[in-house]
Parts: sequence; C-alpha cells; structure tokens
Amino acid sequence: MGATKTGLFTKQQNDAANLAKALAHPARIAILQHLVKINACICGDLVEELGLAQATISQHLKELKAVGLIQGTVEGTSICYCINPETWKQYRDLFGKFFDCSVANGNCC
Amino acid sequence: MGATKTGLFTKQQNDAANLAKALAHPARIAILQHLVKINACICGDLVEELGLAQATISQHLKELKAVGLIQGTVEGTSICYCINPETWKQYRDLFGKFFDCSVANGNCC
DNA sequence: CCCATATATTGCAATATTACGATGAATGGA
DNA sequence: TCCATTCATCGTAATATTGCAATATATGGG
Repeated sequence: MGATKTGLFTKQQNDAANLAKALAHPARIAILQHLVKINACICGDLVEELGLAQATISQHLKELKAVGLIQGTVEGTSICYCINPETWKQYRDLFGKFFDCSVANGNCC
Repeated sequence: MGATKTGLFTKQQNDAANLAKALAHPARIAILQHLVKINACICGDLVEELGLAQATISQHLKELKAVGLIQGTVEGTSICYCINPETWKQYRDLFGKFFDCSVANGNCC
C-alpha cells in the first residue's frame, strides 16, 4: 500500500490533483514566477536564480512541462523555456471554477 | 537529501506550495467538492462517499484542516466538517493573483 | 573531428506521502 | 456504569518525491 487509489476518483478530480501536484513545490512556484516576470524566456539562469543544482532544476522543469504549464524550444546550444499561455489560462479557469463554487453562504458548524 | 530546501524560497512561495500540496490529492479534491455541494456539514459519510478507509479519510481531513481549508466542530457523537469560508476566499485570491499575472502576451519561444 | 557549453538522464540516498489495521478517546443511550 | 458509535492516533508497509553527483546527449565553434 501507499499508492494513490486513482481509480476511485473522477478524471476531473485526478486532473485537478495532478495540476496541484505540479504547483506543490516552492521551486516550481519560483520557476513559474520567474518565467512570468521575465517574459523573455530563460534557460539555465534558473540554476543561478534558485540555489539548486542543475540536475534538480532540470527535473522540476520536466514536471512543469509534463502538465503543460511551460514549453521549451531549442535555441542554439541552450533551451528557451516560457509559460504555455493556453494551458496556463485553462488551469486558471479550472481553479477559478473550483474556488468560485459559491461558498459564500457562511459556516454551518 | 530528499528534503525540500524550504530556506531557499520566500514565505509566499512556500505558502503557495503548501496550499497546492493540500490540493494535490484526488481524495482531498473530492472531499472539498463534496463539502461545497452539500452545504450541510458532513462527517463520516465521506468514508462511504469515497472508497477509502476511515483512518485514511481522517488523515486527509487533518491535512485540509491544517491549511485552514475546512473546519470541524463536535456535534454529538460525530464531528461536523465544513468549508472555512474565510481561508477559502483567501486562497481563491492567492491563486487568482498567481494565475492572472498577465501571461496573455503570447509565447516567446 | 575535437572541444566547450548547455541541458537531460541515470542511479542512489534521504525524506515524505499514502493507505490501512489496530487501538485509543469521547459522546450519548440503555 | 457498560456498551455502541464515531472519530483520532499509532504503527507499519508500500510507494512517491527530492536532491545531487556522475554521466550522457546535443549544439555550435574551431
């Protein structure tokens, strides 16, 4: 045991959880914020920006790319990463809907 | 090694990551959705609703409570859980700000 | 082709999460 | 008081994540 029982939940729930998982690390939050800030695309600058090893950054980038939050294109000898605007907006809407579920009706407890 | 290097990041980044971590499991998404739907507060019904053991549900509830997304009050022999509207809105705004960072400017790659 | 630079992948160790049975604590009724 | 119900906590096993050194891969310049 120890493995998440994915089969018990809807695709939508698993998707939301997967996106949240991609955001569930401060390094990945920091990477996204940096990419948003410097609209121009960055590559290995992230290694200096954050204090993590190159292999570690590469792994975080891989996870962000896996959920489609960022995209990378080869640019000479380096690789240019930037936000993927489409999935970004898509996820913004997903979270927007999730949180806007009219919870205003005060506590019941 | 293996522990997240929390010290490298800002409090805001760590907070955002912690909230995301709370949402990073389909069972917790399902619990929140159920609480939102049935405004009336639920307790052990969640054990039947999802297919997980009581101990497992209890653990997920604990994590959701730890980040303040839900609250529970004793109600006779059972415990009544519901969304905490204040932190809920607070987190909605946090994610709203995060995602609204003017990413509209198309790809650069 | 050889070298330097930039990024990805692999392998491993440390730590965290997930799940559940068993047990403990609290409440209400008989 | 004793018992049943409800939930929390503990202990444990399985699995996932994090981080990095070492190594592999790819690109451009000479």
